[in-house]
Amino acid sequence: MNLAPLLKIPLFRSLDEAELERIFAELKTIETRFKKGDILAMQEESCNRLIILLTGSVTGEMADEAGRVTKVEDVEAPSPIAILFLFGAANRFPVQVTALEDGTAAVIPRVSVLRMLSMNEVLLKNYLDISADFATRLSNKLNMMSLNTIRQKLAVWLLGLSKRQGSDTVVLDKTKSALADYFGIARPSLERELTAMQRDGLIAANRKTITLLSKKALAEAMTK
Amino acid sequence: MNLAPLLKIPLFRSLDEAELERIFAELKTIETRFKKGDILAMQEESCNRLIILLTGSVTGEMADEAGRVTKVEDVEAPSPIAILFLFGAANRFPVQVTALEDGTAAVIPRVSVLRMLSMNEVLLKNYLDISADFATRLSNKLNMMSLNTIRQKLAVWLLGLSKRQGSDTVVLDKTKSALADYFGIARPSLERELTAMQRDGLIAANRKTITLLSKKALAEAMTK
DNA sequence: TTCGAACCGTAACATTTGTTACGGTTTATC
DNA sequence: GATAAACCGTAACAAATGTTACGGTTCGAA
Repeated sequence: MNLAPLLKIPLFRSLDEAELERIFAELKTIETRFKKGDILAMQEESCNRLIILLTGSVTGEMADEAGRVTKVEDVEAPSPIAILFLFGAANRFPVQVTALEDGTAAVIPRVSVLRMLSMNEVLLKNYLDISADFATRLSNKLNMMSLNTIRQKLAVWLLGLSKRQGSDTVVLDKTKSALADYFGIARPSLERELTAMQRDGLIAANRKTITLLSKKALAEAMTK
Repeated sequence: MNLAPLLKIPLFRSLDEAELERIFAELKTIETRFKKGDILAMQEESCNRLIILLTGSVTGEMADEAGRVTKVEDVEAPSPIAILFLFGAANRFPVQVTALEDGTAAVIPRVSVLRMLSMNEVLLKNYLDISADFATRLSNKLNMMSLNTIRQKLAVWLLGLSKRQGSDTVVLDKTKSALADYFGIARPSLERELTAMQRDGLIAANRKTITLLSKKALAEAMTK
């Protein structure tokens, strides 16, 4: 198996190829080849193996009980799939994984992953970091979603962005459509609230550029 | 240090006391004693150590930029604190941790935790399981929150509950107030929708007992 | 058993948000 | 530079949800 592409993914960061070869030599790893349209994992199927996409790309689709499917995410090689659902009591694939094009993947049984992580502390740290980052993003998004009003979401978002960008004038890093999606609201609703916040003197907005006029007022808007 | 209480928490499940002693002997662990009102960790402080509550209890409070605080969660001994924010790039305490009563805690630096996890595969598995379960709960809740209408949330919730309880007649496991909170909606709104769903023949409800009259219709209601 | 607190069901009304539609602007591509 | 596609700003209207209020019910503690 060609391990070179693996070095590019965060899970194997800081490992050299020799080390990686040593690890893989000890593991029961299967390399599989798949064709466009193949199903790599069924939704709700027990997630008892780590699938690492080596070449090609896949899509994750979630099917509801009525049979309708919604696309959740596309993943391109090289990248592991569903790394966070490998462990835990309810370890099932949250989505159905379907190949978008021909490709190859390495499949590692769960026990082998455990073994692999015990063998190398750097690898273990990478795995834990990835899990933690994922949990942090999830947690942040959840906090955002549990805010009641659009103004609250915008206030939190803007203050955070201002802190990250180190300036009172922030530049949105996504389109407003994408931002509305992230917030789980309709685009015109977001626009309307931005307009209202300008009217109320909280911000000045010009397309993707927004100036925070009163952080104090924004902090208040965040909570009530 | 008395390690016996540690055996009760999931992180150390399936370990015997001798093994636990062997592990702790090798680690740089500090046992601290704290008094009611002491702050064990500041919000946003770098989360570079694992705090395991041995005796006593603490509360996690989140302060916003306006200075207001909201209680997030109470934790009682014996239990680890913020186990999921120990790793990752943005590893900061999400809350301020304050002691509710006098108690003791074991503090383990991050590198020692890493070492500890490398030393024992059972412990590693426990840690990964806990992380994964947390991520799964977070992910489920997020999916729930991103549903648009109250009817959708109820449909998903009821079908899930029905599957878990293995019956078409389910018994709510929380009060309706708590359920409304979980959904992030107002209690009367939940009641109103339950009434509407009865009117539409989807369910029959009597206090905490709800009968699913048409799973097919519920599955449809879930998506549109 | 009684009392109070928490919970439940419901209704009228206020507010927020979504929907749809339209025209202008930017951006990418040829 | 022309063209299409995506993005942006706004408005009128519809729909969903929140708010407040009130009375009945259940449950646990005194």
